[in-house]
Formats: sequence, C-alpha cells, structure tokens
Amino acid sequence: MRGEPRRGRYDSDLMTPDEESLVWTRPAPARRLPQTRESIVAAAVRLADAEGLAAVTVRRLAEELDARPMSIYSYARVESKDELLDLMIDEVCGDMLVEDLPEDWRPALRAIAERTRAALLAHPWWIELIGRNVLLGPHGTRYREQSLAAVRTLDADEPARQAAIVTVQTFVVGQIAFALDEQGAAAAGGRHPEAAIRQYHRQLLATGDFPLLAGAGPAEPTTADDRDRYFAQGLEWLLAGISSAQSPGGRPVQ
Amino acid sequence: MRGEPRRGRYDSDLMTPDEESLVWTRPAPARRLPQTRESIVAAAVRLADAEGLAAVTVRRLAEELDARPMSIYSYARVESKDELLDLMIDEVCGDMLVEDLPEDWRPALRAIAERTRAALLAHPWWIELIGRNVLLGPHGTRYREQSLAAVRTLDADEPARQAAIVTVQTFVVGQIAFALDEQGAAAAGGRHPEAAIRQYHRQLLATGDFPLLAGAGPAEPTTADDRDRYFAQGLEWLLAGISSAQSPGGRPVQ
DNA sequence: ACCTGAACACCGTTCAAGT
DNA sequence: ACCTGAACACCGTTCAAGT
Repeated sequence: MRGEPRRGRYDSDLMTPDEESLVWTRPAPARRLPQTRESIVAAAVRLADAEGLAAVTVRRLAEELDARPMSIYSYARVESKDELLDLMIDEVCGDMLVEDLPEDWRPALRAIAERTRAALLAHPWWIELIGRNVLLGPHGTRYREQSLAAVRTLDADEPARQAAIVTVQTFVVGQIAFALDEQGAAAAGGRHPEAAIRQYHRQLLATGDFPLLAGAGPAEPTTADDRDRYFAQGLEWLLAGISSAQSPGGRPVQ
Repeated sequence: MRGEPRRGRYDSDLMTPDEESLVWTRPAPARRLPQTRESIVAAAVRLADAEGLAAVTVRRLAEELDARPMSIYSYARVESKDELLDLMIDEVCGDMLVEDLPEDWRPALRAIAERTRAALLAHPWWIELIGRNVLLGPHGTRYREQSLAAVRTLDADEPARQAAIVTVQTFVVGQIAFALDEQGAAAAGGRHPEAAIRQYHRQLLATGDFPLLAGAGPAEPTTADDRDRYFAQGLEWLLAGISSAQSPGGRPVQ
C-alpha cells in the first residue's frame, strides 16, 4: 500500500546522495498538506480544552500539526495569535446556538442559558477571553440574534427586553466563572495543595472572626451536583423576576 | 533644602574617583528602602489598574519600584509570580467588603452586589484571574463570611440561602465581564478599530440572516448608563425572584 | 507568492556567586 | 542569611532569505 516502486536513488529532492536509508524505512514523505484555517482553529480549541489556554502557543500548535511555527500564520491566514484567539472564541459561540428555539420567552431563555452553560463547561477557557468582544464574530452575531428572538414574546418595553438578555447571559457567565473558580486551578494542575488550603482555613476560623463560616462546618467543596442545583435555582429566580416585568403583571420592578 | 555641605570627594561609596558630577546634581542616594510586601502588592495593583494585567511583569514591577527583578521575590517574600497575583486578588477582595451591612437580606445583598461591582469596575483585571480560588485569602474569606451574614434573615432552607449567595455573586461577576467585553479591549489599546467593526457588522446584516439585529437599528454601543440600568434592573429581578423562596411565600420556585 | 529559519525582544525562574 | 547578575528555556513576532 505504502511502498511504491523505488524509481531511482536521488530522484526525490528529499533524498541526498549521502542518505543511506531506504525510502520505506523512513516516515511517509511528510506530505504536509497545508492545513486549513478550520483545521488549525479546531486543533487550537482541542489543545485549549485538553491543557488550558496557556498550552496554546504558536510553537506548540505547530508541533501538534507537524508544521513550523511561522506556518501557522500563513496557513490560518491570521496576522497574529490574537486573531487566532478570536477565531477560537467564535468557534465556541457556534456551540452556544440552540437548534429549535422555543417561541415563548421563558423556555427560550432557559434553553439559551442551558446551551450556553454546556458550551462553556466544555470550553472553560472561553471565560478567560472575555473582554475581547467575544460576540463579534459570525457565530457570536448569530448568538445575539438568537437572544433577540428569545425575548420577542416578552411583553415589556425594549430596554426591559434588552436587560433580560443581558441579565441571563451575565448570569450564565458568572455561574461558570465561579464554578471554575471553586474547583480552582485544581484541575489545571492544582496550584494549591488541598491539605494546605484546609489547614489555612482551619487557622482562619480559629481566630473566631468568622462565626458563620465556622458554624457552617468544615467547608465542603461544592460538588458538581450543587452547582447544577445553584444554576437551576438561580435561573428560575431570574426568570420569575423577569416575568414580573411583563406588562399585564405590572410595570417592571424597580 | 536639598543641598548639604559636601564633606569630601570620595567619602561616599557611590562615588568613584572618576565621578566628576557634584553630589547634589545627582538623584538621591538611591537609598532603596527594601520594599514591603504591601508596597509591592500596592504597586502591582496600581500597575494593573493603569495598564492592564499584561503590564504586570516582574521586570516592569521592579523598574517601577527601582529595584532589581529578583528582589521582588525576596522583598515580597513570594515564591512565584502566581503568589503575587494571589496577593493582588485578595487585596481587591478587601475593597468588596461593605462597611455596615444591613440586617435585612434584601438590602444586604443589594449592598454587597453594588460594592462588589464598584470594586470590580475599579480593578477590571480581577475578572481575568477568576479560576484561581479568588475567595481563598483573608479578605476573600471575610467576603464569604459577609455573604453568609447577608442571608441570615432570608427565611429559606440552607441550600436556598447558599444558592442566593452564589446567584448574586455570579450575577455581578457576569455583568462586569460582559460590560468589559462590550467596551472591549477598546480601552486596552483598541484591538479592533471601531470603523472596521461597524463595516463588518453592516456586511453581516446585509446577508439578511439577522432580521432582528437589523431591525434594532445601527448597533449603538452600550453606554455606561445603559449598563448601570441593566445592572440595577437585573439585580432587582434577582432579588424579587429570591424573595419568592421565602418560606411564608411558598416553596422555592422550581 | 508563499513559506520558513534565524534572530530579536521579551517573559518567569534557576542558580551560583556575591555581600 | 539575604540579595542579585547572568543564564536558561520559554514566548510572539520580524525579517530576510529561500523556493
């Protein structure tokens, strides 16, 4: 399959006269198909998912794709690593889109919140990139359109509808941010040894300055289950609050 | 005032025979008082506030304090730059503490939310550091105690009280995150030229795939006023929702 | 024109040498 | 013991040279 009849000793420009090994004993001709932008962005996202944003360096990415560092720029046709990050951001925005958005604002907002949460949990590094106009790209734009569609049936004035969108987005991002914070860099290499944290915590409580924390017992780390519950609970509170903005129910709370 | 009688030509070990300038024409003897941990952390926070987290490098910080890079580690008694960031994080947590926390859960949570928001707007880089156990330090611990104190009067079961805390924290962080995102790196150097964004946006809308965005008119950038309103509105919705968790009013929404 | 090796100006941190 | 200069192994990116 792999082995083709060898035609001559030096007919390949990959072979030099002093090269003694037989062609088929060496790895495939390194036919580096030039990577596409998509394949590079996908590789970068995979890398970030697996090892965190810090692992995404131009050199490392090149290694991953069996290319030279500077080729990343050429192949993906980006002018800087920043632009590559922009592409990664928008890729994840694509994961935040809900397939069949319900008509009603309440299930629609709930669906968006849950879909967004799932995407962010799958790509936690996305949060770290906030502050870079994360909803600017094509998928991000579609996401904004989706949010507008979700609140169409919310019977409130335009500012209230906009506030509802922002509030829900905001809530999701905040939830994930704190969830990631609590599990800490624990996943990302365990910056602080668990034992050290516990001992320090005991030491602080021993001062007597934190009666309520002390009363709460030995700070159990929040479980994934807890976080699911907090998310569901908070979201329902939010939706309940927003529904009070409905015109029939009265003026927006203020 | 500055000039003191010159006592001799070489009596200072800062002066060498070939040094021709007069003592008082040169800057003060560079009496580098060894910096304290506090002064170093304060300088780092100032630097981050003024030029962003990226500007906080060991070398730059040393320059700022007229010290050698490696002295930062000695003076602040930190083992890595990561630990310095931990100190910076906790410093900001100190700014999130409310002086006189109201008794009632509702004004208490509102006060915490507003105080937290003010601190985060003053130190926007804090958000980027989430994921590092931001509430682990002494001030962070006090902040957690404060949150527990705030919900004491909330007549709901423990999980609901915890959810209320998480939800409010979460909301604030999310709000700031999106606010920073919208103003983008605009402040931080303007990654994307305003004109380019507008043109790209027009181009996307021209596809007809975004009827609601198109109908909303030329995407006005959100003003600080808008953000204040969204924050206030969202917070009230949230508090209204939480109040539905009060035992007399019925079981927590679900 | 497209691709890329070498080099540049950074970074955090190690380490051995200073005092 | 405390402090620090030089060096190391990185980083993103420039640039000139290759094809």
